[in-house]
Amino acid sequence: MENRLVRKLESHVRLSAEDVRRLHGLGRQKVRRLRPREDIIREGERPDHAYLVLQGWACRYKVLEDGRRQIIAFLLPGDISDLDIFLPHEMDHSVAAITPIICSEIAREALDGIAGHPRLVEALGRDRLVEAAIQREWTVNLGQRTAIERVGHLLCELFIRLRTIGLSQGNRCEMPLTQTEIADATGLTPVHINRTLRQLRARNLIALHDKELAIPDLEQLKRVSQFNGNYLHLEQAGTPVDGGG
Amino acid sequence: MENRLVRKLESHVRLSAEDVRRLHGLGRQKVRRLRPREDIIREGERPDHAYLVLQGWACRYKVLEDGRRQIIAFLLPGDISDLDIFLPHEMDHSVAAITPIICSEIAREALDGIAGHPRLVEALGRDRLVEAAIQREWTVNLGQRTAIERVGHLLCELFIRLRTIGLSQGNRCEMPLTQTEIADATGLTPVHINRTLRQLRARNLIALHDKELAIPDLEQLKRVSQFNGNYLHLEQAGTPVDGGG
DNA sequence: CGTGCCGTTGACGATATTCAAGTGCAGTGG
DNA sequence: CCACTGCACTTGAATATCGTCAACGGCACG
Repeated sequence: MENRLVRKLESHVRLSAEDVRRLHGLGRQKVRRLRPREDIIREGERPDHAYLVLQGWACRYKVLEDGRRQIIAFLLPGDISDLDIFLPHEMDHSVAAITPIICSEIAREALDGIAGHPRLVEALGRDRLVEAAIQREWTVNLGQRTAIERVGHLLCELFIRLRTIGLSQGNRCEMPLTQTEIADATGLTPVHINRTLRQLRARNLIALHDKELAIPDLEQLKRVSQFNGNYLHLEQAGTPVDGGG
Repeated sequence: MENRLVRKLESHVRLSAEDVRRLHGLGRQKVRRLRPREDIIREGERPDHAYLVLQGWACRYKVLEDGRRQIIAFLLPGDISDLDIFLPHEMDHSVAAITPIICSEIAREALDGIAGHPRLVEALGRDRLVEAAIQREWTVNLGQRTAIERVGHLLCELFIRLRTIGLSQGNRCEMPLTQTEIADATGLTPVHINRTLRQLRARNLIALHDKELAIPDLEQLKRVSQFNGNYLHLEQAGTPVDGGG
């Protein structure tokens, strides 16, 4: 659903019908499907396409020589992997599917059509700002927060990002990550994630089973996790409505 | 010295004399001087200038409610703080001087003059790619590396960045950071930084006193720190010559 | 009906934090 | 000139947090 992208961008800038049409065009490029754990791009490659995630979750990651792995970012539906193909360069990290993925390979030429549309340029620019802000916030998360705060913070972020693109239902959302993946994203071990999740559950801050997350009291989870959502630069126009889907 | 910026950009793209002239112009805007610990921009503000660091070191940082502080990035001479002023937005973090700073306030209009120069646009675009890559690498550093690796990795990065802009002398460079600042950047405590530096010294991986760092064997320090410099996207054209400092 | 992955739990150990005290040095003011 | 203050750095001892090792159950998949 390329309208996840539309929805995300509209949280920054109001788009015209023409803009929206053009964005839909991005989702109708060469479509690729990947299975969980499959790499979309590998470190060292020189991609000449950007990738728009249509369905499913992916992640950026890096692996150290001895096998330690860090997940650097999560890509949700509507996220675009590598808009910088205008500047050919080697990937310094890899991108892999977490769930089954449907994505659209966006050629350089397809992006040229956007350059003449200031609103779209602005919207994509703002999206990039948010992406950078998220990366900075992860730096803070890994550097300063305790295990509970880290996991709570990550879940807050993911929930709010999903809500923004209409993929939440009330206080619940999909959560396809394994504990090992949460561990790789938070710089903790799977064993410790398991115990941390147990604590969060015991304190009634989250309910998480069968790949589904419920947050009984988001404000409380934010408080416990020292979560301040300003970095997501969302309009303060109140809580978005459910997406029903 | 605005030629630090020129030097950095030329590590990505060969610039014309005209390009260089335009870059020098950026350093001749309204010049500001700040003392150590002084904030250049604060979280929540809406800057309408970008800042080019001419002399001295600065850092981006965020503070949690209970006072924990994370340094998110270091700004060295030639670094530009906030090129995104074309998209007005609230700062989600602060920027502060570490040493005495001289920087140039770059107004939006001054940047307009660059838009028509493709090489400059490309150079600045690549610089931004590197900035993002550094932020990702910090994520890996904080998430996966041990104390020794983290500190070693940070010192490798800073040394190489300084060397790129001609601020190294042989295997030595300035290192104005206090142990507390290194702690805030690596997510460790000052006490532990002290012990970690001692270990690095004992293993003859670094010499650090009086705000000066020497790295007897860079390759060895890289190995110990699991440092792979690809993310800095430097030309592989061999080791840059000394800048003479 | 194995095999592999995911989640769970216990026991133990390593790494890093906290608390506390003391040194040296630069800057300030009497 | 000398006391006084603040800050950076150093070190030791006790503690907390998180990691490692190991084992087991459930479940999906071939």
